[in-house]
Amino acid sequence: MTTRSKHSSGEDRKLAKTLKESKAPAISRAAAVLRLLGKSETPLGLQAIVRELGLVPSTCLYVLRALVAEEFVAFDPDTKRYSLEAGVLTLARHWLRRNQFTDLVQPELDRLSQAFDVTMLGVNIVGLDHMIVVAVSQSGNNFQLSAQIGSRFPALISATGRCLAAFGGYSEDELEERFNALRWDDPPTLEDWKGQVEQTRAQGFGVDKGNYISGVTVVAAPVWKTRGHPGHPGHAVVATGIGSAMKRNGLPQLQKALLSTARTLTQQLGGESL
Amino acid sequence: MTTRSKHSSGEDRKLAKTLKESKAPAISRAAAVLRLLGKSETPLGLQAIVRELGLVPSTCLYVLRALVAEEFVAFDPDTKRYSLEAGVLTLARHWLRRNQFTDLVQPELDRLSQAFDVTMLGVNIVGLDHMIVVAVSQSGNNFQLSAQIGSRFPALISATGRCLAAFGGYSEDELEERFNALRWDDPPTLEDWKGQVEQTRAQGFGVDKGNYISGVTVVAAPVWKTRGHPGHPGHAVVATGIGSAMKRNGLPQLQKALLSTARTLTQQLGGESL
DNA sequence: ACACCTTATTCAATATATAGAATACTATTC
DNA sequence: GAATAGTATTCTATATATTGAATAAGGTGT
Repeated sequence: MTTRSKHSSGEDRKLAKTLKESKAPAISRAAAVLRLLGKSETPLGLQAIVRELGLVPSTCLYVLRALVAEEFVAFDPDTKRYSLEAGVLTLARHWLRRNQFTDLVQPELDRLSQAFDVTMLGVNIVGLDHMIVVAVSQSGNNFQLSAQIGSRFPALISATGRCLAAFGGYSEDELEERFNALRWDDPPTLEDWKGQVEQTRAQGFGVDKGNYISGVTVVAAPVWKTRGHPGHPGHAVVATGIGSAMKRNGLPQLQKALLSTARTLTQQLGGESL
Repeated sequence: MTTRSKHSSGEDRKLAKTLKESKAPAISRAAAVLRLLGKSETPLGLQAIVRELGLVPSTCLYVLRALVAEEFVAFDPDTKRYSLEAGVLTLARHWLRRNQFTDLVQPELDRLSQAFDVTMLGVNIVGLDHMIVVAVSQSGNNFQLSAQIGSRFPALISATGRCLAAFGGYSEDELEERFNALRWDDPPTLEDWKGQVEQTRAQGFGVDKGNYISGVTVVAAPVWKTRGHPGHPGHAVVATGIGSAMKRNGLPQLQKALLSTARTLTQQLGGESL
């Protein structure tokens, strides 16, 4: 690469790094294109994609053609614009069919969101990178806290992040590096955060009081997929709501209920796999 | 490729062809792997994937590692098995957000499934290859006809296929070749089918009386996304139900309602894009 | 505990996917 | 309507992704 891109958008920095390491760079490019098309409000032309991701036009064109052939991307020959195609639904359907966690959490989320008037989430923890919301239940009374199935968050953020830091078995250094990359509404200091992680380890669940989103309290409890709890927790059950309202409705009770639900789920998942 | 695979499963034939043509074969491989993992009831090891798809182990390993890095595939280090990861949900969510057809059809599907006691589908027609179910409404009274969001079908099958054949503007030869590859419960002859396609063109909707699935009648009407109807229809509204029951409940009325709904949707979609 | 078989992973040679320039096409401005 | 600017696409040399063999790791049965 001779000429440095004008505005290396952070995203394309990460992409560039992945490309060098990988033995299948076309796949990283394809993933980047798919995510970009997902984010975009409108269909995009080749040039727009190239600019945003810092790719070579010809290469990008081949990637797009392959994705069109695989029915993951739709191409409008008139406007020469690309967008996501319905093919991505097929993969999601298959994932949902095979996933026992979603089936098991859903009724629990419904129960808890009703009982405590909060928004409940079930999330998959993919690794140190991201967690993904896989199930949602809204209480209906409170106004809609925007969190949809499929949403991705940085793994160490908010209450769930404290759980992962506490139980993931990662090194201090690694956690610190990742912590520094996080974006919060009201960031805790590293010291504060480490204390909260320690507390999470002690009490078995994590709490975020307005750090991630001002005024919003988040409580999360980890769920493992194997009985002996090796490695990091694979899932979490999460409750979110307006801080003041949650205090009124009994935060301690909610925390207890959440913890008990998470433990039950861990048992159910673990039993399945033995 | 020196040694011919023992059981070239038809799927891997198609894959092999795509690989030769494409300038980004890694993407075709990745797509094949994702679809295989989707179909599979259990997580798969490298060897199993290699065998099924006719790939080279080392290459396949690199593909899998890239897909794991992109969070589309989950890897269990203990069992060394691969499965779909929740990341695929994220793409599906984005597709659903941006898609106006799904939003527009859903209430119509609900209305019609109630009124006629049938299972209603909204489908995307990707091209001559596949159509994909993107919205469903069950009447609840009849037993569940299995059709889920994300399901893929060959584009020319059943009633929707007759619509595509009638209005897609494809050549006789191309249609005939594709027709011969279709699998029906009770296949029509090519002559019969051509007649039915002709009729579909005349009346504006297609009907399948037990050809695709014995005893099940399917009615489909095409929906275009542009006002002037160039190219092939992008979507269809589909009604399915037990043949005898549909006759009892008034097939002509259903056909009329379906056609009118499809026309309204075409107008709404067309108006949007002008 | 050993040998055997299966499966995963690394490694080095080469076929080829990729980058960059050249070309064709489309839209816009004067 | 010609000229211009922007975009998509083709073309070709070369860096590298892919291959097939070699190695390592894991599991199974005796």
